[in-house]
Amino acid sequence: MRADTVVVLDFETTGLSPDQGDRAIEIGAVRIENGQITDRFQELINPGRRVSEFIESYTGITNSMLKDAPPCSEVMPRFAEFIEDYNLVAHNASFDKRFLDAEFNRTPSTGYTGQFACSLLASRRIYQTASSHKLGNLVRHANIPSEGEFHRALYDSEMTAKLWMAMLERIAPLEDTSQVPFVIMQRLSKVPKDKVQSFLDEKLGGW
DNA sequence: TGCCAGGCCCTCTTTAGGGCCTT
Repeated sequence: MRADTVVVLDFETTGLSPDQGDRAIEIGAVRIENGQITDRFQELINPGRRVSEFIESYTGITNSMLKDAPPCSEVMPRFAEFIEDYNLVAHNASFDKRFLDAEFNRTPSTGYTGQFACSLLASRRIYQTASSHKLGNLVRHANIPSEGEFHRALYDSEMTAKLWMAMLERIAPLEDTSQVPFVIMQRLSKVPKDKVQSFLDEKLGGW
């Protein structure tokens, strides 16, 4: 089996739906190679309009910070270079995928070929007793040290990456968590909760 | 005019509704 390098990413945005006109205002991402974070990406993006007071308060990203930030036409090509053709992970990946697709669609000659896996869906199988599956709560549940501020893109992507590695460690039958193929995590996210153990027994040979 | 996200997942389900998660 090969070591699975993945890019864990997180968007801060003006709202919940690119279909309703919402835009990305920050991208954060880290690369995981052989169970270690080996590279980082963080850029603000000027969304072309003011963000709401709610978003300023929620993310700490203010209109004055975004005023001189580069537009997506400058940031997305750099982000495409960062993610290359690696597979991608995000917490509630359907959200980040919609914004990634929308911002790439605005930028000609950019895109990605990797597949997405979702740490939220995986965590609902692996940490079935967690009181909630919000990122911050899962980080505490898994005893992952955290000292930064959630709701910033790079910090959330780093915490998601550490959660991802903790989940790999939880299910890996061997010490080398890179033995857990990306596709197994993708499939695990769709397995009925009461079938998780038998799925892992079959695919990985037990906990 | 009035609406306004989308997908997963559970249940008092499947001819549906509502909570969870992301900003």
